[in-house]
Amino acid sequence: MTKNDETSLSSSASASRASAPLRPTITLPPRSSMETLFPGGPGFSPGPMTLVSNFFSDNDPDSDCRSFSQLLAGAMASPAAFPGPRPSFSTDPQVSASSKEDRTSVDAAGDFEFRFKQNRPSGLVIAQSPLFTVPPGLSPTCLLDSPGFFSQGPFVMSHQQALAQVTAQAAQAHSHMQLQAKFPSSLSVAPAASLTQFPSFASNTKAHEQMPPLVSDTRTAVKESSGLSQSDQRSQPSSFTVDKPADDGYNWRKYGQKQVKGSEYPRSYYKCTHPSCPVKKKVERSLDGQVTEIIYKGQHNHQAPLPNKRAKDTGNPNGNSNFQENPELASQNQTGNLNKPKEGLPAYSLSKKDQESSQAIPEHLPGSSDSEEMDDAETRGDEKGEDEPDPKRRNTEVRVSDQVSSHRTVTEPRIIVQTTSEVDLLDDGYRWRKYGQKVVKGNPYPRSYYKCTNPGCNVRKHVERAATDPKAVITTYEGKHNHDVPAAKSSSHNTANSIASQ
DNA sequence: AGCCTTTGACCAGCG
DNA sequence: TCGCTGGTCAAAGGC
Repeated sequence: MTKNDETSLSSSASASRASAPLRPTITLPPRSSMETLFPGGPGFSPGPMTLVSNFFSDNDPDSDCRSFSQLLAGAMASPAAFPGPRPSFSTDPQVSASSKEDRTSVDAAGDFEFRFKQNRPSGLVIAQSPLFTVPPGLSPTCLLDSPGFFSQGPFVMSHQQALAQVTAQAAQAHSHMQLQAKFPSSLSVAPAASLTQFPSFASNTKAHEQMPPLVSDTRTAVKESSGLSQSDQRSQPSSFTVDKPADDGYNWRKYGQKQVKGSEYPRSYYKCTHPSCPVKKKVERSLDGQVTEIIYKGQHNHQAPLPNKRAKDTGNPNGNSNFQENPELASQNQTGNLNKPKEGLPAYSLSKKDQESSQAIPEHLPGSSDSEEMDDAETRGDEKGEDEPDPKRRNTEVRVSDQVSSHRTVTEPRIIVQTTSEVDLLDDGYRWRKYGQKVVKGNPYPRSYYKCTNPGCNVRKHVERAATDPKAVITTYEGKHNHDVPAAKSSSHNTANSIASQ
């Protein structure tokens, strides 16, 4: 990663953190791309609220560029999209995103506490990275029960949080992309330790946003940065904070810690303990132990340790739950399981970082519903410039900063975007139903939206294909499964295929 | 005994 | 070339 980029992020984040430890704040770099979000114009530094409001603004002129979250929110809110009780998404798979696009945010009761709207930068489309998995993660087990959290990843975050984070980062990324070309990576949400381990993310989540760095890192090859978002629930005991970084399904060894400039919190460096695995991650925690940011670098060239083992390692009594509930895990697991180290990297250019992170290239998603998505160009947008891959970047690195909407009282860890090349994102052990898809500007491929088919389960998954490489997919999970992985989880391929077929 | 964390020192990149 | 900064190393200690 480029120091500069990160620095800027950190600075922003730290600034926000400092100013409002308890409330998430988003500081945006004065990037041109971001300007669109802020009427203030160039140089305008939106406050957290402003940022949030802008992200979630109903005034979004560009409906086409809505983020997954937006869409989701819209979809969820929209009766049309989801006839019937929200939790059950029986929806019409073909409900076009476009129909929802214009929908303003949703004030969802339940999972969606706030209104959610945003102008989502298409930046999220980390087109360049082969595969972006955005695990929603962050969720402590305790939070699992909470409708607002996603059970999949290591982190638990609420939909909104996740969305906000993703969106924010996307926005940031977007801007960076413009500046730098694209940011690559996917976001895998890395679960913050605190998140995953603790039931509650307590506290002060600061939603800082780091926007930019996502893309610009020049040094690291691939970074999976995951922003951890902190969970919303401040009310929950801060005791959750754990020393370990989020449980993402892999075992990590801390090899360093440093106080980085621009951040008031120390940054910890972890390496995957698996032999020869190049994956590293950087974790920043607030003073109270909450993870404020997680950045993954590289891709695992091995499968995630068995849940039991991990549980042991992590101290989590319930390894399985971790596995299932942690978004990060989900994403990483997917990556890990699916990713086989491949020789080839995606054709699209990635930044160095990206490259590193994408060492292991997953194979093409079996379940990728390319055809469907490809065919559906209904909302295909034009923001080419924004999403265009940066020729310089080979690796994708995406960070989802913790953006917490000002509404939230909880802190969100950042979601880290995990760059994976060919991971079968669709195969995460759960069954999904496609309920919509949309084309975003800058990306010829539509985004597809999936809902967990389990009755009462609100978890959604957004799969976005990189503009530069159909094989590159960014998967964003929202919500937490309130059930176990279907027994017949059989092969990912099957699942994927079924999804695709849908 | 093995693994992990801590922490100061070292190294490399950048301005 | 120098200083700053981030990232990594490796010894020491703890669990």
